[in-house]
Amino acid sequence: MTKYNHQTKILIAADCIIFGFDGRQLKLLLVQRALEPEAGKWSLVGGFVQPEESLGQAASRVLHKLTGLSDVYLEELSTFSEPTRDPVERTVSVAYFALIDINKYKQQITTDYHAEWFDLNKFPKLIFDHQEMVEKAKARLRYKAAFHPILFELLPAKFTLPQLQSLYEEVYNIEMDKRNFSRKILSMHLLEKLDEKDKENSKKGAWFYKLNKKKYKANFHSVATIIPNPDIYYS
Amino acid sequence: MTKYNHQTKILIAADCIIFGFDGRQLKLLLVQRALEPEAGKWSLVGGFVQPEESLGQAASRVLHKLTGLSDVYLEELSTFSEPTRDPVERTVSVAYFALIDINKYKQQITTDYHAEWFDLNKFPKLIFDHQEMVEKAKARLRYKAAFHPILFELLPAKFTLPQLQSLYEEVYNIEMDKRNFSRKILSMHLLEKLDEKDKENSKKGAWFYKLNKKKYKANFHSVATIIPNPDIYYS
DNA sequence: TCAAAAGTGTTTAAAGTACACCCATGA
DNA sequence: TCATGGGTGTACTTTAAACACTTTTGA
Repeated sequence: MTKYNHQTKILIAADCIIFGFDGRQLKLLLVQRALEPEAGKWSLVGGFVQPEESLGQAASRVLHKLTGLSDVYLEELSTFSEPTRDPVERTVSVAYFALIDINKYKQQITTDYHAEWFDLNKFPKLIFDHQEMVEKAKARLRYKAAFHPILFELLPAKFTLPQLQSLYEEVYNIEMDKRNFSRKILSMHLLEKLDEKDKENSKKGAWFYKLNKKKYKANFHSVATIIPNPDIYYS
Repeated sequence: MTKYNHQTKILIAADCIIFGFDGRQLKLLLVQRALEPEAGKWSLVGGFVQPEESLGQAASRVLHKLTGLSDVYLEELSTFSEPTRDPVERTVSVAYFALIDINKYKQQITTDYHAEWFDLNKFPKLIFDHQEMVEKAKARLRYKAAFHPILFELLPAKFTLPQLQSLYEEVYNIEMDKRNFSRKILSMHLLEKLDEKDKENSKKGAWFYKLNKKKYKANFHSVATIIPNPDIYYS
């Protein structure tokens, strides 16, 4: 069959912006780049798209290789395609952002990477346009989480309302009223109260909740205004 | 400098889903494909990314070449990258959706394309996965327009409230109360009433409005719930 | 017994929704 | 003069926001 002759072929990479939450702060998982150039510099984890895989599969593969995790929340953010963004050779990158439970991340023994969690407000200079990717991912996370219940993805299977509230407060850098917060969250009917308390963070202990996965999936696209004045966050 | 050896390079294309509104229905601008294979079949307009341009520039170029328009609302939708989506040769496509004033589209005399507007609810079978791109663009348009005032992009510079309402009703396939609609739209303070009436569509005539571009740009990312129950529309 | 965090209800304000009549005009 | 579409206001309901005290318990 005819080929598309005289057209330029380009390297394509998938890069992942991986978010985590340690109970206090939002974190970003970065790796020390193995390839030249810039070997040893901090970067997002990424890899070239292989002949037999789609971009989403490439992102999943890269994420799995680093963290050992599958079934992770992974969303296409956007493409980065300035011709000179990679000084070695033209590479178009498709950025994905991932939300993972930070406790689940176990560095693979046979990893090629040195990986580390950094505070999202203070992380090292990154290679190429990775800084811009992180900024865009942060904006997207804020935008999306203002309407969709995706922040659960950053918490363990069992979590408390105060933990969840801290997460929202951290993501949006605001303080929220716990009475209004719990009413709003519980009115979505996505959470089930367990008869177990978290005694680590207070004497009285806070009830654990878990996601009702069925309802979560069914209502995943539902829109709720979780955050006051979501105007501020855009995408 | 070292190159990234042994990595697969891939063709990259930008495809545009171009929406218009004729006053009654949403329209889709399609072209008859010039290239083999599938020459003569209907498809989205698109083109391969050139060495010196970004993906966004490629999309703008393709759109400009077809319509003669610049400064068009153009938003990256997502990538389409199944290895076998193009039977000739692997091509990753980045889909963009565009909103244009249908009256402004003048087919270029020297076009390579035969282009035509189709009703969004009834258009021919498209090549490859272009059908899927259109569906995704439609969903994104509904999602985005439920919160952001982007539908103005589909109207002429001067338009009336009844026209705008028809557009919303068409996009969401709902009927809206004109009193509530005008109150909500005007409360955004994005529109300026002109002292001129559209007498084409009624005897009494409806006042023309125009966008206050300054406020429009400033508030572009603002979030307003223009549509009741936006739950239904997602992205 | 007290310090620290968890849990809970009510009142008020704002936003959204439903609804019906008069107006201007050309045919 | 009448048929057609344009324009406007009000009452009601729902939702969001502000706000303070009691409970539990480990140290």
